[in-house]
Amino acid sequence: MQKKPDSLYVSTLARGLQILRAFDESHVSLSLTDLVARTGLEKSSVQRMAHTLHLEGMLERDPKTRRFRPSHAWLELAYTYYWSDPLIARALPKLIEFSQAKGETINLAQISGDHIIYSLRLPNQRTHFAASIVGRRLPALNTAAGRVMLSTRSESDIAAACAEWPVVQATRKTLMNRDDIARSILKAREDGFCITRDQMLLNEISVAAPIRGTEGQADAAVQISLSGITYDEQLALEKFLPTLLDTTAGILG
Amino acid sequence: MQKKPDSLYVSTLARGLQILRAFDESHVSLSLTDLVARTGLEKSSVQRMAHTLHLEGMLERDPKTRRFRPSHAWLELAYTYYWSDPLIARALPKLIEFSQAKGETINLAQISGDHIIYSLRLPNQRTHFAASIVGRRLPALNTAAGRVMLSTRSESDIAAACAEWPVVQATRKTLMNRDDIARSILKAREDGFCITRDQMLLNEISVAAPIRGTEGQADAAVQISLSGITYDEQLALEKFLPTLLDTTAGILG
DNA sequence: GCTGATTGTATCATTTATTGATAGTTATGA
DNA sequence: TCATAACTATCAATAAATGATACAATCAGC
Repeated sequence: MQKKPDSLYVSTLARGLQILRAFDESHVSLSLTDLVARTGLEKSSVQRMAHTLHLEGMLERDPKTRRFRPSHAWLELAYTYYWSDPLIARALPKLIEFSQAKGETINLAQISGDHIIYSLRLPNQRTHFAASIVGRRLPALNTAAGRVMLSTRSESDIAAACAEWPVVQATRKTLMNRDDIARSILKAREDGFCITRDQMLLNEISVAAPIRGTEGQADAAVQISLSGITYDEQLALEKFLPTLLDTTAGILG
Repeated sequence: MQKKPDSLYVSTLARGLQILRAFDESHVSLSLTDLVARTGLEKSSVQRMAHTLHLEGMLERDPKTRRFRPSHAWLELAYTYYWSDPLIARALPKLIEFSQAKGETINLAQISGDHIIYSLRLPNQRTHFAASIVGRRLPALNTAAGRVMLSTRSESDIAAACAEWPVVQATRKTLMNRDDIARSILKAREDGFCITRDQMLLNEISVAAPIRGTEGQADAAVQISLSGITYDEQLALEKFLPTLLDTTAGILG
């Protein structure tokens, strides 16, 4: 828009994408004026972009309220993503196996810049909604999965990430001190797994193990969520770590 | 592109979306020339659109092969979709319950034009990949879920759909005769469920029940997939139909 | 059920940003 | 190694997007 002195950059397309990105988990349905407010674009421009996205099937429109909302096409894109990422097909059967054997929530997480993104999720009854659906992004440093992936990188990479990557306070017990986070990562480096508690959700224990690529580095991890009321850390590891490590070992990074 | 005499239609944005849609389950990675071939756009135009989509994080690019592929953003869109559709949150806990109780593959399907789209899937070990991932679209008439949704509509709607909606031959046993399909739908209308066999996959039994809205019409259905080797139709109904109907009854359309 | 305010829709002259052709560069494969 | 294909960069022409504005439809409050 402003600072793109790039002769190949098509700002019209970028504006259209801005409309799509104006929707998020707390803005699931937007009126024209909402879109104007959230994107900062001209009213006319928003009108045209939303209209076009609607015609092209990317936005649904409530004929009564005239509000726009995501269409099924957003799920179709996910479908295509799944086919495009070879790790998904390799990991899915192993995760299903784990899920059915243990009855606990299990996820595949991948690194995505300085965040992790959950790309496969097999929830159980106790899993809350946000933790049941794919595509969720969380700051890597705040999650067991992100830390265990980082732990497979060089110490300088780890230090850089700990210094620069974002952290968010999700619970009153979320680790915010970057030295503490660094220690957690270095411990994961020793252990080959990472366990956290109360980080994104109170009374939630999270255990993650890396899916290592050929260089030993991990861009993905398998993570399980357990009730911190039912289990303490030690028991969680006893009951689930061996299977978790089997699972990750059985997936080629 | 060609026939859009619409002063609000932004063709540049539509061209960008064409690039995204050039990817599908059998075209997961596309070079510039592939994109030109699949979209029919000018090379320069494709170059600019792909470049912009890459900068905006919608396309990943292999620096070695220079091929484009879907990015994690495609999953994030699905995440937002899930929040935007209130049915998802209502259905998910019930599906999880079913899945963990029965250990069989269970899906939430929604009508999407003349297709169904799977919006939630809880696979089991025997589920093959394409049937494990959300966002898959199938012709409504070929699926138990599609038929049972149609069965809640008026007889004229059913007749019209049977006459016009697409059907595809997925297996050698796929019902292609539209009268047979109509009979299947009318039976589902009587029964309140629909059962099929060998339609999308050989030796697969599919049982679906509608999630009815306030008018009695269904835009969604819950469907289970069962091995046709382990079960015959009668046994499948005996073992799973009551729970399936409980599940759909517990979800407000 | 009215009325004023807000939101959404339609139109149009201006000009910017996209276009498509092409030349240049890098990669690929025989 | 050379020939060919794929990708990248540049630029003048102009088509297409822009943003201002006028008009119409809803909605909220009375």
